[in-house]
Amino acid sequence: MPGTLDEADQRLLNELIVTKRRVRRGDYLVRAGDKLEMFFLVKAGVFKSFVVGDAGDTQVTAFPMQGDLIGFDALDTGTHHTSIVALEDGDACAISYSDFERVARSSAAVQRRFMHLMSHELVNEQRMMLLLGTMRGEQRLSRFLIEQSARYLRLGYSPTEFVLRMTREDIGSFLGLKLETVSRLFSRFQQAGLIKIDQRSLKLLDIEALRQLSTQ
Amino acid sequence: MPGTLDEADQRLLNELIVTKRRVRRGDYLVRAGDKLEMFFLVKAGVFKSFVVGDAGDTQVTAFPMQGDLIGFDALDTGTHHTSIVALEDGDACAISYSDFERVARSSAAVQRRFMHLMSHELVNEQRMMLLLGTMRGEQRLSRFLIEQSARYLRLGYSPTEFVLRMTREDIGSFLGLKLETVSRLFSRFQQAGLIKIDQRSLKLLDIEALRQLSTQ
DNA sequence: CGCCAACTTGATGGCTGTCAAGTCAGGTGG
DNA sequence: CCACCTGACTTGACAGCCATCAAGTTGGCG
Repeated sequence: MPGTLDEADQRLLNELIVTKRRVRRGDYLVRAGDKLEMFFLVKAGVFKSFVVGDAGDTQVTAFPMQGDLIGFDALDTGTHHTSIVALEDGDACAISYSDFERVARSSAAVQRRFMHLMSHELVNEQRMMLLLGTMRGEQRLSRFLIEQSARYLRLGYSPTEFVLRMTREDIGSFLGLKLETVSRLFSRFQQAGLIKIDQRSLKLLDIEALRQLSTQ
Repeated sequence: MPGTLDEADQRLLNELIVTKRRVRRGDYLVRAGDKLEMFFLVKAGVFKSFVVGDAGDTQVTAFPMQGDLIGFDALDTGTHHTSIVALEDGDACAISYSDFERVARSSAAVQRRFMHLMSHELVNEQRMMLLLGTMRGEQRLSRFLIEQSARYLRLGYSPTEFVLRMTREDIGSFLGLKLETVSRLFSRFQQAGLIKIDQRSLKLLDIEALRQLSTQ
């Protein structure tokens, strides 16, 4: 969902990369309120980014994974608005913000690429707003599954069989549902023969049906 | 909500402005699917930008008004993903995309400013996701009113008395509610003495109470 | 082996959507 | 200038989806 880089982009950014950071499950890459010092490019593992409202309620905004570049929201004020935590052990490359600024000044390609990535994220968030504002639970969850499938496919993994790295509560927060609703929907999908789910191991049995559900 | 420019920014962009365009209520600045040729800077009037899903349902994503720069979502693919329509007569400055690219290449200030504006929009959309994902009708509408108030204040208008330019349905779509729910909430707010509303003429009688409602 | 977080499933209630009817305001045409 | 018409709005009745509360199960980790 966040800006995703292809290989050419990653080469482009090679000179920006300062440190590779190994993270363990539960480690925070960024906490809301932190000063912008680094962007991060996810190399391995699945993360969760979320915002916290005045009332203390949280909304998961994305599940960044391999190839995703994160931290754009901090460009605005120089302060991060989202927190980013690792859902499993992984790696992330830190890109120094000041390095980025310096390189962007001289490289039109870098600035262009960053703007495109940000624009892409804008579009994604608009799609999320559509989901949250107009769809019902069934559609939301089926869209989520299809999207996860597409992401794993793009990374060269099986699009029909993968392990969810987030809890039901995380999924619920992402989709604007409660964890019980997510659990019930999974059960219903399984009963309908659309998926096979055991804890977090997931098989998509009928993607076409899921796709239809998601666009109804 | 979209990237908002202060006066210094606007001077910065002066050389980019190609044409000033007068629009009438109902005119489209942009239709989803259009090629990116122009950004628009709103000079007068209130607009509505929205996305349309596969199922045909629409989600209002913003109500751009004076000082707002719109069209960022098109940088990604070169194609607009949102449609933008005027809710009342107004003016918008068109900024040619190719001009922008040329100027951005030479002016670090311009590119920086654009990135900041996009980042700001990202943060706004994340806040919207929080609203749509976690809040109930009462909170959503009170937040909407407070935000409208703040925007009019920033433009030098009364923050407590203004005219809504959008229909109940538009508000509902923006907030993920149905128009009847919006109407009922307005009535309830009025009965509680928080607002005075007659058609689209609105007075905020107790902003503090509204603020509390929105953060509960 | 035991504990705890994660998950599932059931019962119940409430918020909001849906359907419906009626009012109101503004614009158009006669 | 007025009547009409249409879109916007309000309000009511009802239903359904999802949240909430609760209890029990499972699996992983120390």
